[in-house]
Amino acid sequence: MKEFNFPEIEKKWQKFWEEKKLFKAPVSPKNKMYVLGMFPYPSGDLHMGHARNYTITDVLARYFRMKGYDVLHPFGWDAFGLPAENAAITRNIHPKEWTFKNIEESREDIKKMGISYDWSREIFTCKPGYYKWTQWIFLLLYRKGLAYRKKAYVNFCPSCQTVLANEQIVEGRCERCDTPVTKKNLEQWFFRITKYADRLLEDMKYLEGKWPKQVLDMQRNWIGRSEGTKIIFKLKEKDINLPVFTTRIDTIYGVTFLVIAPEHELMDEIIKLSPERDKLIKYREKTLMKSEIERTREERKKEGIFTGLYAVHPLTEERIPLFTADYVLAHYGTGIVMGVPGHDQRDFEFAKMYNLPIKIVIQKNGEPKNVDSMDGAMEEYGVMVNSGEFTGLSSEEGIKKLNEYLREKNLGGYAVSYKIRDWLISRQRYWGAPIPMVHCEKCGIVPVPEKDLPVLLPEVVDYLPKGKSPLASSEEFINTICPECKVKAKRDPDTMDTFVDSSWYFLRYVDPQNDEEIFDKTLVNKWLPVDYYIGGIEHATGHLIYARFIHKVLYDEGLVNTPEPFERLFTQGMVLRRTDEGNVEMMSKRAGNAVRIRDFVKERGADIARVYTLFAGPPDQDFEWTDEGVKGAERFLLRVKRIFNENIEIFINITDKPPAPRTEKEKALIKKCYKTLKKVTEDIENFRFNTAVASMMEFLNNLYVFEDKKSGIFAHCLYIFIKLLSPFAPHLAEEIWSWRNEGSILTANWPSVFEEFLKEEKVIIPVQINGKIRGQIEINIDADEKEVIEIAKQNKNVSKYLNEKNIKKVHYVRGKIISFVVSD
RNA sequence: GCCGGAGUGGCGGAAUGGCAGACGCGGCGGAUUCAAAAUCCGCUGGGAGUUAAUCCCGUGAGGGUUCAAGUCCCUCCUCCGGCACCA
Repeated sequence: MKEFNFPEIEKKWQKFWEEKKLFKAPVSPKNKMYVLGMFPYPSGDLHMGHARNYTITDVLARYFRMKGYDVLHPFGWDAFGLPAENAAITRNIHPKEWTFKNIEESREDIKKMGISYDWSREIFTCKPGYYKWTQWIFLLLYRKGLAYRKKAYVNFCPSCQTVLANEQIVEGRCERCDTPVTKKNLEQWFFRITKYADRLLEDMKYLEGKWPKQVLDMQRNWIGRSEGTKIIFKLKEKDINLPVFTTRIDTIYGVTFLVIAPEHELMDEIIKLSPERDKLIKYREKTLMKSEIERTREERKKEGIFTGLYAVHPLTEERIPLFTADYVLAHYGTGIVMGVPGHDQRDFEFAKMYNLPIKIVIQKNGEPKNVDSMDGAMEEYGVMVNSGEFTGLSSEEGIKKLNEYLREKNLGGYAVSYKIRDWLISRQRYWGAPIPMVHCEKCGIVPVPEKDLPVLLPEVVDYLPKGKSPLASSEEFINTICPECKVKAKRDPDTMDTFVDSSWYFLRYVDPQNDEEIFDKTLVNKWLPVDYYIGGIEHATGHLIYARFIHKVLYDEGLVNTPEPFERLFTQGMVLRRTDEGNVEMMSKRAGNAVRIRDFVKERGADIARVYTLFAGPPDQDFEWTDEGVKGAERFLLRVKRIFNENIEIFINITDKPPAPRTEKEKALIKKCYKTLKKVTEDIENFRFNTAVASMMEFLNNLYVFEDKKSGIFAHCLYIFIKLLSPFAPHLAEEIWSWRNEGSILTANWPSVFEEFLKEEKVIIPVQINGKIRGQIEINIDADEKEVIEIAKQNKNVSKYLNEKNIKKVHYVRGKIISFVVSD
């Protein structure tokens, strides 16, 4: 008997692995496998919610290593970000210090889970050696015209005192602190992701079937490509173009008003021309004061103001009143919409409110709608009526013809609009990568030359948020010399959105120490794409779009040669747990329901946590952590321990060659063994860890009830079993394997399936009569239909239903089922 | 409103269109024990039937396709996620 407890052996083997550097990936792989979990923000205490993600990649990494792959399984820290600054403010500790303290603690926790990372490649986005290249990417985008500055109304969080990207707003509130977001008119840096919108959509063809459908759908929605028409109206009072985007150009003859967004860039001009100047200014101010939530809440009441100006209808030359209203979005389409109250519900509501005329120009089933009795717009496609020369065309034909017509007349034509907006990357915060730009009074905006990178973040700064960048008040930082004209100039005071940091880190892992270039191109192209990428679904429309975008920019630059960075994506579910109040919530420090890695590992062990996490349910679904569930996993591992302990001798003496089975029971056991091997293998590769564990449990149960414990077959089964278990419970497997004295189980081979043991000779199949199961028969697997029918007829219960009946049809599915259709 | 996903025992969950409920938890019975815990073995969807053979019912509801439906199709209900005045 070898006595040991889990926490003890876990420490021992973790030390062993680290000393022998068993997880180190080769610099240049022959047979590569890149397994990656999304790197975390180092927030301190790690719990089982975090552990789940790491365990999943670890099973894959360990499995593929045993399969003979060169596995890259790295880890790092998404270490820039707001929480560090907030901690700094509340606890008077430098963000850098706070961050690294957290990293130290978190790293210890992760090591305690026995995750097989190559720590020599650890990445910290907040270190100059890393952010130098984040800045380099910024310069690359600038050079390519993909980074630009513009003055715009941007989302602003009054609590975080910084601007936010679209993706960082959840239901009108700041993703971080839940404060309602307001607007500010500021000049900021943007990345031109909209230029890549079509490619981000188009290249999803490479991801189809390999990424969760849900993520692809979410990205498709987020990008929101919509085909339609641009049509130019002219202002009557002055030669100003009022471009409109519409998907329903077939309703063009039904336009009775135009509406422009209050914050539209043309509004300054319109206000100047308008007789209603004061009212307009006031309305615009009022709109901008409102938060996004207020603006959408007000039960979608369509309120607006007549500008006193008119536009000219490009086809009928009618006079069309121009309104401004906040239901029109400045950032979508052209920021101006044509009002067609007859055929658009929103326009209908607006028209009713301001008593504007309603025109019917589309008709269905030959019945013209009665305008006076309408209680809503008729939005369906139909036949165009009252539409000049286009009358009589179907909506589809009309759209086609009108697009051609408008193009010819230079009044617009076919156009595409997207929901996705350019990526606002400036942040008025301290703890981030400085934007490597210089503002010179003479030369304007000048990029920092590459040789001067990194633009270092100063250590001493008053980082209390004041609505402007903390860096602006750092004399040592902000004052510089213009790289062009060499006179005094100012640095850009903003730092980059942390999503920029995380949009390329997977490339840096390949060559993390490189100081000469962002990475060695040859090496990156050997390792990329990431074969398995695992993380939470919450990154579907943020990180995962940004990373795809930046990767494509690098692709266009010839730095990487795969169009997509992540071959296969898997989104794992959350770990929930009951709180003291009795609610089942996501595990978190704040909710007080976290099971901390360090506590659990100390008391029960990492292997138990790992097996439980994997067994509890499908890995893409949430699961509730319960003590009962833990017990199941613990019992399983204790049973493993015992069966090996009770059969040490036979286990350490068996070779990897399966002996020939002699008895029926041996035959059955060896079949079970290789069936389990096959199932576990397939399950790992398809993210079905729960059923993989279940099949191992089943196999173990078979081993327990198998009587002849001296049998060579039994011993061989133990040998296979422990290998199968090793990616799931690596410490226990390593301990048991060590009894055999043949080195680490990590270097042992994953067994191959001996198909000969899987062959069935006789099988038991059900017999169905008129759709109901009436008995079971044993047949030879090769038996033909005739034989099977004969055997079926001999079955007592079956014959009861077949005798004196007319067999109308027989369906025999080889080795599966036989089905009779009979009548009286 | 739009786009997804999911509804299966007391619970977590299994089932390439082919014997629904694998595996685990819980429960019941037995073994072990002075006793308990732990452990081991067996049973465990509901109903009828003798504790049998066997039969009936059963995967959110209702229809359909099929020899055969948890699985495919249609309609609907509920829950979850994402987007949301996107012109």
